[in-house]
Amino acid sequence: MDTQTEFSKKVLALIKAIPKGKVATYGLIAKLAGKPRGARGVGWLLHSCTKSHKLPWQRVIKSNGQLSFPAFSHAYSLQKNLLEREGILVLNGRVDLKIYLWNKEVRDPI
DNA sequence: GTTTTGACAGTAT
DNA sequence: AATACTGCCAAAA
Repeated sequence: MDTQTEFSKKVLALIKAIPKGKVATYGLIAKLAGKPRGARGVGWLLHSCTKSHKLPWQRVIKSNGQLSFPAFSHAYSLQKNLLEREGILVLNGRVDLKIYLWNKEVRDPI
């Protein structure tokens, strides 16, 4: 499996499976990947994979609904821009998880 | 081979 | 309710 473990591939697959206009949280992805407490691993993989692959890391935010970076960071502006471009409205660095949080059931119609 | 870091979450106080 | 600490996984140095 190359250098990537199943967890890595699963996380990457889940992230790549996030529909446009939706966002996922680290905990959610980690949980779906089989590591309910592996949120950090998810974030790390995200960063690592982003450098080698085009990954919608912007759709991955904290469980609190906030972006992963402070509003001062350049990456924050970029992410916010990308999210708004996806149709997601980012207010005060926060996204309405009640609206934009990706539900696994959305792609799995019963 | 070991240690440190890295874009968090959950639980406890 | 808010804050702090701990726990977790993986990759790079």
